[in-house]
Amino acid sequence: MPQVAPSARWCPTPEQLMKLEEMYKSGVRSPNASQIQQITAHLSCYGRIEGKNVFYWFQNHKARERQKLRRRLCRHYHLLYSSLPHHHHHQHFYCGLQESPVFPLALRHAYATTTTTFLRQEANGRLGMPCEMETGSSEEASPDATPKHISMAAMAPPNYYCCKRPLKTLDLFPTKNTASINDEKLIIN
Amino acid sequence: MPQVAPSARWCPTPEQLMKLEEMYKSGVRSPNASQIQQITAHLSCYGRIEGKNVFYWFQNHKARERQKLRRRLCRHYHLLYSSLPHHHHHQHFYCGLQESPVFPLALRHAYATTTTTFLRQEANGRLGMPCEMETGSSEEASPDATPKHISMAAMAPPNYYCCKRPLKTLDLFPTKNTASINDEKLIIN
DNA sequence: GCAAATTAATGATTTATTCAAG
DNA sequence: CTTGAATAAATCATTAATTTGC
Repeated sequence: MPQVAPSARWCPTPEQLMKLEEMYKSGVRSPNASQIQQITAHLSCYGRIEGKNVFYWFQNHKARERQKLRRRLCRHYHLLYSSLPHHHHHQHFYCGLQESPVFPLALRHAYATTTTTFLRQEANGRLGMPCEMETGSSEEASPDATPKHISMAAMAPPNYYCCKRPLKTLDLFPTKNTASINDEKLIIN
Repeated sequence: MPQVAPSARWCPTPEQLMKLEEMYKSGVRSPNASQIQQITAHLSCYGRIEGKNVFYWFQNHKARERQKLRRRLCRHYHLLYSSLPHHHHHQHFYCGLQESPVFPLALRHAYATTTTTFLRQEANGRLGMPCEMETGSSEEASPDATPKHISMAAMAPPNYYCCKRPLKTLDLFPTKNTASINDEKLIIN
């Protein structure tokens, strides 16, 4: 009973969250494997964290920011629209706004820009999945620390390089989103 | 000149393809990390292959089989429908069939069943991503064998356990798709 | 026959959607 | 209601089939 079951899913500490948001604001969007490793290593100072958490966090955050923007645009448009006279109003509230037969082209463009292509063009080359498969013996270690359904050991906690060493900070925290995400320049070990 | 640039992307050999299709027919759909490792090890006998190739192959194959089925259903339905008298025909050919205002409920169900939920419910628990992140020093080995944009070393070729050892076959080639995909019963090393 | 041009398949990524813990 | 986690759908990009004109 004294044992508080360590929640199955990652709960970012305030510090971790702050750092992540900071990075996001700096332009980091889809960090690649080694960037993720670095970030994970950094953030593991503040509490339990694995690579996959970082990976998912950026993925979700990106998607949800886009979604928020979309909704704002949508609301804005509908306010605008419903305030216009001389138009019969449609029955549905087009939540998939793009489908709305009257969605103005201008906004349509803005929409598209902020959604689909948002990240697509951001980097010159592609960014890879942040997964690296561990080839070796499946370490049975910490059987309940690892979510039972997953074997993304990929994203195993960085026991190896955890804050014992200053860890170079540069490049991971670019000042602007033009930061070269080309990677493989960042060697970790 | 003699050097034929080794194509950037994986081109499955006939044997590999055969084996993969065999597994698929046996019910394998979304193998998890260790299953992928095993499969990869097996198939590497027949030529270059990495875990990510296996992962993608199953993902794509599953999706495209579903798609084929969907199209068949769609065609079937439209044939049926257009053969019916006493209905005015619609202008568009609803390729997104689900939207068709006259798509029969029965078929709609079949459709949904074969698509969305196809795999979702297949296993009791979730299946994880087949990625395991390699924590160690980024092995710069074979710089041109790895596609430049990706760092899914995850899915690096299984140099370690390649056919030198018989490799247990069981469980990976289940006789029917009821095969427990729960994993973690299959230890590789 | 044989390349250049087109088209079809399919490997690889990204985005959207969904599930479910808290 | 928010958000971590996972899956499926859509899309991009390259390779293989194939068609075509010579």
